[in-house]
Amino acid sequence: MSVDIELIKKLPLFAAASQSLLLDVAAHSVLKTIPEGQQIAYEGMSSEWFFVVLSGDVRVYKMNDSGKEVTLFNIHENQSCILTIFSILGQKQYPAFASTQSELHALMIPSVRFKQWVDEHSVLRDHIFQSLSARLTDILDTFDQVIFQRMDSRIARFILDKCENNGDTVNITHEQISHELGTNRVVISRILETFATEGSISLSRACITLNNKEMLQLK
Amino acid sequence: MSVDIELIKKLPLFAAASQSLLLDVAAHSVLKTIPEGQQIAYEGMSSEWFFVVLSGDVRVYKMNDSGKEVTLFNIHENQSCILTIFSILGQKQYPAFASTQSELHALMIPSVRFKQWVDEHSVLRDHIFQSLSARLTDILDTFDQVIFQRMDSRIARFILDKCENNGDTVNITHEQISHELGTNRVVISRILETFATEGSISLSRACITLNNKEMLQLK
DNA sequence: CGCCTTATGTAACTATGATACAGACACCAC
DNA sequence: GTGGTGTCTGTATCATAGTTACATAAGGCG
Repeated sequence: MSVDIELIKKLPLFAAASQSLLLDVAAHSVLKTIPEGQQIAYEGMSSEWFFVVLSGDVRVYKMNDSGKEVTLFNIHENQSCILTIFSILGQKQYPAFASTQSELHALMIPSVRFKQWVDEHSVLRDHIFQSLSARLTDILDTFDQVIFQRMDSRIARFILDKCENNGDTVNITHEQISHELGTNRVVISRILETFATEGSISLSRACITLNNKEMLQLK
Repeated sequence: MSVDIELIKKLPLFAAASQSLLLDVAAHSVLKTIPEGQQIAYEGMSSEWFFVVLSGDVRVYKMNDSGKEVTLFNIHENQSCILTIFSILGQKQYPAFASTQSELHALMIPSVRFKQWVDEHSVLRDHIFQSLSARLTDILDTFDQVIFQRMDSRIARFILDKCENNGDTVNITHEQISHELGTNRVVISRILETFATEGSISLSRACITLNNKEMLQLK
């Protein structure tokens, strides 16, 4: 019934872990698969599990009553959630929302065990502080963007980021972008249209094609 | 030359510390006084010292090239800075700016020692996680405000917060408020004027007087 | 008092946000 | 194919917020 120890050993978080810790983790954690588009955490929730993403992506975001959203950060392979860690170690409610962006495979650890292991193993702590501060940097980056950047340059950067991985086309609706950036769908449509008019991108239904990278980079 | 151990024992951070840790802290930390209005940290700085505020206030804020600012959180008596901790334990550059809001007395600990003590003493770690998550909550609160709240209600809340402590008058310029909230001075003046017109506050040079608390609370 | 600095007021313009509704597109059933 | 349905996008209009520039006022100080 226990999780394969080889799998655990491959996770950066446990790369430097002792054999006894590995055995402990294997014995007390579980693997879980969650389909795409599922909400896995909400504001005010208490965190019963710590998790490490094995594959898939999670989007962590703030949302208000009227449904307006902003993405705080995303969690990818081998990463875990800074807010969950805080929630567990600081004994607070989870302060945001989280949803799967694709099918998620995760290693789940009961928060009580996790808290105990963090306390006992400095190797674990080190790694956690590293990743915590990386995620905090993400949050502060988002903050920076929201406060200081114009919407057109934020959209430009968003498109360019998406194209880094996927080539020159991004399949996404204007509404999804508005949720990522914390604004209104109409604002996205409006600005994308100006980009299209000047020729830096082409638009079709739920699809943006990058025509002129340099032009967008100047935004 | 060493710091008074009684002073250290009174700090919540070290309240549950062992005698040997207290002696260590006393031997390796220093007391420092910094005048009001001094910048004590900047973006990109490496954190050589961890500090605990003994008295005074520190404002931690983001700022861009053109001088626009937003306050992330304030540090008061007995508190320390989440970003400094991250910076030290995660070995990253300090990601914001910080200035004294009043004369500051602080207990300063070299970051190398601090890192070592955190590693060795779970009592210290516990306390740090508690305070870290409290400060992170502050940051996320600020985020929430910026994203979801209208400027008039943010200003109303700001004034009400300030009046909590100081009675019914706040001595602050519109420009200072704009830096706290991350907006433009003109926007503050504009909205304060509407508040004054409807009678909830009175305005004079660098001074706001609260006339009708209930009216502001509805914003 | 007059001078200087700082704080506030005013105006005009742009950017962004909100709401409502119309049109277009993809998909499915028939 | 046709027509229906839901989703995505375009357009218009108005409210709020941000930016810049300049005018006026208030307080400190010689």
